[in-house]
Amino acid sequence: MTQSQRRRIPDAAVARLPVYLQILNNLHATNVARFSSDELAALAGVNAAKVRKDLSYLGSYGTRGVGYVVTYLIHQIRRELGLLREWNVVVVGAGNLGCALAKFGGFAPRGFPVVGIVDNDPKKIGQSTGALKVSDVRNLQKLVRDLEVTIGAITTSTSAAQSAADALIEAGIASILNFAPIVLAIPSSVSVRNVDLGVELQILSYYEQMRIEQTDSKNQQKSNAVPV
Amino acid sequence: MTQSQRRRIPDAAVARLPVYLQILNNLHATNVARFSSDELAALAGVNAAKVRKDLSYLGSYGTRGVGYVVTYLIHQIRRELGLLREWNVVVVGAGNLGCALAKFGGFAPRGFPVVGIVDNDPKKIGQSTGALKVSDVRNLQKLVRDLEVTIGAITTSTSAAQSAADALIEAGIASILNFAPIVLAIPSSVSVRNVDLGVELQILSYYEQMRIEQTDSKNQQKSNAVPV
DNA sequence: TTAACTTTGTGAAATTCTGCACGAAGCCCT
DNA sequence: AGGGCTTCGTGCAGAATTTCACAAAGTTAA
Repeated sequence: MTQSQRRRIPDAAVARLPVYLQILNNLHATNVARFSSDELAALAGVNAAKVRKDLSYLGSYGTRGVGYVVTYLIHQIRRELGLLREWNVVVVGAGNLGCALAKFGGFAPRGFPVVGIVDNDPKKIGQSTGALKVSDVRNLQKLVRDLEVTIGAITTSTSAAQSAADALIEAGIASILNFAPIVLAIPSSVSVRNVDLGVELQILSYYEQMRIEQTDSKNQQKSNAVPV
Repeated sequence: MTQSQRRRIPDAAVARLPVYLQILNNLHATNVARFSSDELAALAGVNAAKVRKDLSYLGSYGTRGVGYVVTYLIHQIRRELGLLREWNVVVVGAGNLGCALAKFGGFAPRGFPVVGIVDNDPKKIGQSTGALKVSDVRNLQKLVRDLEVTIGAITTSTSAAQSAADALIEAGIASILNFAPIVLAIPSSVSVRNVDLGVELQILSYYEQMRIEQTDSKNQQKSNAVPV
């Protein structure tokens, strides 16, 4: 078995590659031809050794004493992330967010065209959102097959999210972007990324409170150094 | 120094607490009074020992042989995350997303009321979005002070995001929720959470491609077991 | 060509995170 | 009261991740 065991990139590194790619695209747009791990590290806000190790998972594409070529690295990251082709997206849930995603043209140019949107509400089915018409969720399987959809975005209400996920999986989808504030029950063969602003805000809240408590205790120390 | 070194919760655990809280709120809403680490683990899709360890950072609030009391644990998580008070949010950037956040009433009930929205475009300043009026970004500092804002959400264009961050930090904000696809340059004393759908899609793309390659190589093996 | 300098690629140490395994502690039933 | 059962809390080992540190490999200049 020569290479059935494909080069595995650690999860943590996979999550950083899109960030590097973003930065490299910016460098390219500003006519920067080469970069060093130090420079990329500064722009990405991480350690330089981490950058080098992350990039080394792609192969040895740097030149010692010189650095990396922007365009070449962009291509390598895109290849590794599977961005040399398009991945069609279907949106499940034609509410505010779902329609916004369908209308928003920002994903198609980045390789993720939204090719369909479905809902289970008869009042919404048939309505137009941008260039798309809302389909019946019962047509999901056919839609996924006909349009070669690989990614499903769940923008339903929380209560409908699990059945939306079930329908997507039933239709053969194995990559889900979930916007509902719920932990989906799914087989381990399916990938899920959760986007939950509530969670993000609560994490910020923790560290904010942390800072406040530390400031308070310092002030306390100043104004009242002697224990009561 | 008795406890100036506040009980530190590992970052990984902090990121899970909001998820547990969400689930416990659901349990509470369905009149479940108690839960075991096994049950919560199943609902959260994690290991039971991890749940127990995470909860143990809050203190010893379980009862052996019984489990945890839902309402009590909800309170403890909320306390630890700093959710016993409200954290006011200001939105920087009155575009589609910014206005949607300002109008969306879903954050106030969860403790994060959006109390202001600013922009630098004279055409947008003064317009109403929901209950709020768009202010001039130059009033940010005053707005932050007067309305006791602690969290800033950046919903500007990518090119304006860094100066938005600078303005927020200048105004005294130390917690930022960034929606622009860019790595902000900020001092280490400031917390940032990035919400970038492009990044999420690209991560999904990687694992999707991975699956496809594995399937392909299996098929290849079947149909062509002998190497050429 | 050689010496000085730069920057990659990567072992290895350090740190963080996860998961097992089990003692401790409480409940229930007889 | 005591035995059996359940479930927490946590020490510890292993996995994953991050960081250090330096040899290797290239450039530049004299």
